Amino acid sequence: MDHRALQLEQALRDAGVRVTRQRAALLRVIAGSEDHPDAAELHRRAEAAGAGVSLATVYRTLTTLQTQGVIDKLEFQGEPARWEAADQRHHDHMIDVDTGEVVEFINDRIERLQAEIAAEMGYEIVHHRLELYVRRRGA
Amino acid sequence: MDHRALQLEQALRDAGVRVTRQRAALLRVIAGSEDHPDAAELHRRAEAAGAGVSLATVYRTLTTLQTQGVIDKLEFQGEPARWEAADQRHHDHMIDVDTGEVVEFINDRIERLQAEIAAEMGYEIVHHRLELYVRRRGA
DNA sequence: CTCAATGCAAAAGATTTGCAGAGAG
DNA sequence: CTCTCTGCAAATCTTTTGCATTGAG
Repeated sequence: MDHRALQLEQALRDAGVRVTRQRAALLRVIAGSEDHPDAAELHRRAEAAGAGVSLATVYRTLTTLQTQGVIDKLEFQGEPARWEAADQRHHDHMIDVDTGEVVEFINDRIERLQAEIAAEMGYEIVHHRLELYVRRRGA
Repeated sequence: MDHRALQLEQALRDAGVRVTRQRAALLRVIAGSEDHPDAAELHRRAEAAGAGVSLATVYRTLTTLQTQGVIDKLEFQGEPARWEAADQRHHDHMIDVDTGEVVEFINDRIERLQAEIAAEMGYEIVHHRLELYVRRRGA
């Protein structure tokens, strides 16, 4: 999905963020990833694509892209942080504890209930985190 | 709540886990904590109580107690892990992003919805994590 | 041209671990 | 007595950072 990567480059420039060779490469890697890779994995993929990026820059870039709202950070139990493109609809995650597979899901009722609970206690939600650690039924 | 600590000691012995001076001290500290301290804080409190425990042992003990089902581990965004006694009813957490305050809450409807969602996709829930990062309304 | 971004290597912070000695049951 | 637990210091792992250099706009 190089098209998406180009859109993002422009958005970054518009926001006054410099689009370096390294950032462009990472944008392409991220736009082309369907899964939820961590920094080391993104670094590997970028290198495999001949990017020439240091791991430190990967970390700095991820922070930058998150600030720009281009990617979201996922922190599952104790593993290194993973990342996903932020262009999709808001969703939560289900993690198969046996296989490590991550499944995304959307449920509006849960979203609404969360907002209600917070409101009842006098708060508004800034963001939230809902992770279901699951196992295939009968496994 | 030294009474609770004594109950726990017995449960540990019954499970074949040795109740050392250090573990007994940590059990007392944990039973007496209403908040959600991390390992370093628990170490400080134990030391303040004259326990004489190393930080390494605090970590090892926390792992042991978690395995025994005596305490639960909380991993909020990027902070060191925190711990709480597991003797209460299951609940989730709301974290005030401005003050760092942690509020516990219970909502059966959310629990049920989670189970339904997992079931619909052919999974059963092993455990889950729901955290609401919130801000006081109008702040 | 200028200032933000990069690479490198070192630092940081949380947690884990190898090993020899101590102590619970 | 035995075998688990502890302390210590060193190691690990992920992520961050200082500083000199590079390169985007």
